[in-house]
Amino acid sequence: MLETARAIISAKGLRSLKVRDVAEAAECSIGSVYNEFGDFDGLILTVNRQTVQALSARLAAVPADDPVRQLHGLAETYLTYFTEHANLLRSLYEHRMEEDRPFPEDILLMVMRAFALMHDPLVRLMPKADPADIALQARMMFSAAHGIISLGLEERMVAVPPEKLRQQLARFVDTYLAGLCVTSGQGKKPRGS
Amino acid sequence: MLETARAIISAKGLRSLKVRDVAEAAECSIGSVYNEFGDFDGLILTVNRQTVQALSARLAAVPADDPVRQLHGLAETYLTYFTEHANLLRSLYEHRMEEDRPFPEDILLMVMRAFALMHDPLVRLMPKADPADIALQARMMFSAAHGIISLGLEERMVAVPPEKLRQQLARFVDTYLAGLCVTSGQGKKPRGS
DNA sequence: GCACTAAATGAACATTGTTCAAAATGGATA
DNA sequence: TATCCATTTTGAACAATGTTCATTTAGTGC
Repeated sequence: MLETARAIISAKGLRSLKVRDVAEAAECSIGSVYNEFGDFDGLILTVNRQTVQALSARLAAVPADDPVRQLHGLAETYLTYFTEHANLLRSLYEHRMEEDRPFPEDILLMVMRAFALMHDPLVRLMPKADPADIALQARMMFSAAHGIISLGLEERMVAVPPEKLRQQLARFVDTYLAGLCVTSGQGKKPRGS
Repeated sequence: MLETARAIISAKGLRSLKVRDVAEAAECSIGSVYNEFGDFDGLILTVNRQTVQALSARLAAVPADDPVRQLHGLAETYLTYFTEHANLLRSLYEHRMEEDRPFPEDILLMVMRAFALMHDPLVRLMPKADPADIALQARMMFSAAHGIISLGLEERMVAVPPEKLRQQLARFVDTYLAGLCVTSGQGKKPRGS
């Protein structure tokens, strides 16, 4: 049932998700969907929860050996996941709840934890920086990468080919890290791609 | 009529836009809305067209004196517009047409032209770089800034206060430009905020 | 087998985008 | 003015879709 919903969103986008389709594919009644998820938002949120979870797992699996390599790995992993599951991630970022009900706390936490994955490597790169400041930097870098990827893959706006996007993203990380080193006055070696 | 639609989207989000509300507010029949815009997508796209146009006008008005200052101005102008008209911009970026009809060419062109506004200052900063490459850089910087702003203002994810976001964005531009100078080997003076 | 609870069902409802035949409007002509 | 035609406007009816809830079915304990 959940699987069906995820499959539909993934294949044809959130807007193509219909309660009746899910019920039919799961061979149960419409009412059962409501018993299980409360309402339509509940179904979507459950799928979105899975999405963050899967993404988080992949990001957390990026090796934490060298901080620069790790940051590159995080960016590339995010790109890969986005390429493979663009509609699922768009559902996560773009779905707005009916009548401003509050965004589920647990999903928020998972997203924050995803941001925080960049915290450690950034601290290692800039040991002298204020940790609270690093947290902001992490969120900002995440957001910047997200923007590059999500707009880059936007078919409506002539999507950048995945291979090209991968290069661009790596270059962005390099450039930004180089800038960080300069502006924070901490001489670190750049890394050849 | 158009004004009404824009007002509704701006105030309560794209999802709250209803044909009947527009018709009622404009004191005309439902059918008239269809005569004017073809269908619901047509109405939304017309509002979105206005949005890009207004944004483009503001961006184009940023003085082009110093390239670094111009890039800062562009970023800050975008942030200001986003803060004032978050729902309008979200409508522009997030609205997906019914049954993958093609995205209107003219809107695409306007967005591309907005990307291209960063072309000139970037060329001035890196005269030796390949122009085609600069175009990619421009799109990428735009996308990065967009990500920072759109995720930063996302209320669902505990929005960053506008003033803080403004600082962060300025810092991002500084950092990234510093990185560009280093990696492209073109020594340019940084700029105190 | 009975009584009771829990779960599943899907017909009916409410909302909303869409259509289109009919009505209203406007202008040209006799 | 009256008549005809073209254009525009109208809103009732339709279709798609989220939601509800009385009814039915299934399950469980005694």
